[in-house]
Amino acid sequence: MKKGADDKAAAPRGLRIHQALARTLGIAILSGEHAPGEGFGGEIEQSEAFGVSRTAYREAMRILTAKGLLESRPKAGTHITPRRRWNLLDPELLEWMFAGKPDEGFIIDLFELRGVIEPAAAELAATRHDVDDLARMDEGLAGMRRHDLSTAEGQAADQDFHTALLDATRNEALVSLATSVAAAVRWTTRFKHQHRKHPRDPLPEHEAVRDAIASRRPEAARKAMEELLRLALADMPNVKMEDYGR
Amino acid sequence: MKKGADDKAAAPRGLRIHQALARTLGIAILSGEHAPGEGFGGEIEQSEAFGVSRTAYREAMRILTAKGLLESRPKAGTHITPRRRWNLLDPELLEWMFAGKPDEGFIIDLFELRGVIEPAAAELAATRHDVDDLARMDEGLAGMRRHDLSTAEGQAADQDFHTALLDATRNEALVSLATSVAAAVRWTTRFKHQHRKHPRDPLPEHEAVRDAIASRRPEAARKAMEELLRLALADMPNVKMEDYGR
DNA sequence: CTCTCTATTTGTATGAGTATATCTGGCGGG
DNA sequence: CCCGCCAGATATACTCATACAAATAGAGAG
Repeated sequence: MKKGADDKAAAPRGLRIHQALARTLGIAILSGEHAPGEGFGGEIEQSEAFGVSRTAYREAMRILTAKGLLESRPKAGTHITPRRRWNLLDPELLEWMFAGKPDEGFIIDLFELRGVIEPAAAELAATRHDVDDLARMDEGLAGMRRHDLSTAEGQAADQDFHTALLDATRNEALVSLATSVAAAVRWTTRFKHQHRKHPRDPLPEHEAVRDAIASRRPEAARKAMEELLRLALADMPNVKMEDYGR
Repeated sequence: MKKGADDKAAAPRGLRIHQALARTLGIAILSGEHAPGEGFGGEIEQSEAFGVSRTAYREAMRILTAKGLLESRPKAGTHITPRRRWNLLDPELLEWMFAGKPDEGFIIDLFELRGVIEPAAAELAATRHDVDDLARMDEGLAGMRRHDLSTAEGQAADQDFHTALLDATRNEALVSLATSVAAAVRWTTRFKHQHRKHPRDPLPEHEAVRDAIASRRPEAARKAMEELLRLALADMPNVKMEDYGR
């Protein structure tokens, strides 16, 4: 690790020191720069190496520990936990993951998980939604008609649609999970719309999902959502369908 | 500070102060004792109220913030975030949830989520497992034959089986999620085996899942797992099937 | 192999000082 | 007279340095 008190690994400006440090170290851990089980160095040593106080360093440790990346005991020191114990679905962790070098395999895993969650969500939404949910979904669709998915407004509208759909499931656990995953997946789609000009018009499949839900046909809603995800995946530049099937 | 007023922090003795305090406050927040958006009091005020140093109190704040329960800014103070931003699938959060007053509705949500995840996992495992995965699953089953589910060994064997199954999906995100949810759900089943004598022998449905996976029949594996979960749910004392269907 | 003892590391406490966002009030324009 | 904008005051979290306490892994005696 680089020495010198002035390195302060470049982090977003608005963040406090402990947040920025946690982010920096978190990205390093997620990128696999340290082997699991490997020691992390003493507090005094590390805090001095990063040019921060021991207090700030310790608060960063608390954050990373809370997310399952580290564990520390007196005399034993601080160690990186086995990958299995990491909270991979933590939104912040996902953000760090994509800020570093996104692991291709994990992105595929996320898509696959989304492929499990969202069709089931559509199915549930079809039976449980009320008029208000439907109105919110329509609002999102209207936004998608006005703005392209390459614009910020278009992406927000898309997100509104999916959020409304999830809320209609009346399942808090599902909502919590899906928002994390969807946000992460959407982060990857940024590249898609930045690099390619026009993948395809995503409206038809969205409307198919909406109609199936509106008419309260669970099985049709599931199928429509599966189709939507299949098409979205097909547009991804770097992910190949063969990989998806493994 | 004054040790006479060690009132609220009645937490497990093995934990450090910041952990215990985070747990105590986390349980309070999850129980809905404070309204979202409500202020949380200043550091000096609160730390003195709990009879701990500001250092320990602040580290507790970092933990709760990392899990999405709080946010704090200078001058504005520390506030409870809207429930939507909480990281409900965090294992520690789930543990706190059941340590407090478990919300019946959320338990149902978890069951429902499990009902979405595990059948899909079984389906994937059926196509991707190798001989080693199968050996581990059989090992778990053997343990379940030797020990009853009311014993610690029996529960461990059951967990081994499900863990092996999940690993066979080759999907890290799925593993991370399912272990949290399954652990939480299993936590609720403790009551079942403590209070009732003998619900039923869970082996047949487990073996059905194993056989479907072993013979690489994804759809059969999914069906078998759905049946397993249906039976497990039926054994629950406090959860009624009608609630599940809503 | 078990027990004890110690030395290392994290954990806790305290006080001083900094940074930043909110709030207040004044100023100028409408 | 009212409204919007800007600058300073102010409350609050944030950072730092230092000292001491607690716990435990590991060495060493028995």
